[in-house]
Amino acid sequence: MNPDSGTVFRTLADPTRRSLFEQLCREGEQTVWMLTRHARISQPAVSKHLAALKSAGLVHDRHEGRERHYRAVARGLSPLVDWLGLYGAFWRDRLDRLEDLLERIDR
Amino acid sequence: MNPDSGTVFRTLADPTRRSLFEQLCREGEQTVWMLTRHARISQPAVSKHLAALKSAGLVHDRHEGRERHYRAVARGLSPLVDWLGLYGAFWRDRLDRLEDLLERIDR
DNA sequence: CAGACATATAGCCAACTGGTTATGATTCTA
DNA sequence: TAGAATCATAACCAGTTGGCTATATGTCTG
Repeated sequence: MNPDSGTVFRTLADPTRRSLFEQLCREGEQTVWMLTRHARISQPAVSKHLAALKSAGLVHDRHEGRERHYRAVARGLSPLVDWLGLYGAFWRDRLDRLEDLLERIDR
Repeated sequence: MNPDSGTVFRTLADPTRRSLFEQLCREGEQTVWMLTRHARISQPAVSKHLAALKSAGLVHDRHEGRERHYRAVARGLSPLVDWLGLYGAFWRDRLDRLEDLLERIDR
């Protein structure tokens, strides 16, 4: 259920998809039609990208009559933050050991 | 010179490349030969991925005789952190600390 | 109900990507 | 110096991807 960092990386790697996500972040909830107007691609292409973003947990959608409203899910980015934090932790360890060493040398 | 977030996303989207980067983070400096041993792909494939990581600013290389040593560049992740900072308020604190950490590591 | 509207799906295709083997360029060593 | 070792580059190929058009599905309106 919770997408892994790989999925999020792969999904955001495409500039068009990233652009759609960014617009949803800036402008809030938008219909497919509104998103299509700003993107320079066809409506089916927008729909496909939105489906990808959705399955990566980066957007949610809501039905309203014949329209479908999409909005960004900021928490969908957490796998990325976790991934960064994971490798931050490795570096943290190395850094801490280094600082330890320097401290002992100075004494 | 400073790669944009798009380049970093695209580069880390590939699982093999991400795996190489992760290993460099964990194990520190490594030769191509050492990296090839752990990866399940040919040496030329490893070299190609390393070239991609390098042009994305995620690794540096160093010559030593006929060997070439690669190491992760933590600061190469900054474009990612910057981009995340624009779209997530939740983890602002964590990102700030991470940014700090990245800066101090590569120094 | 007929037709316009909003969106998703299907099917197709060109371009990109990530892998391979073969080989070239250096550098070490016997 | 001959050959082995390390790595990068070249040439090629198969699978993926992102775009398109055509069409299906569902909803509103006259």
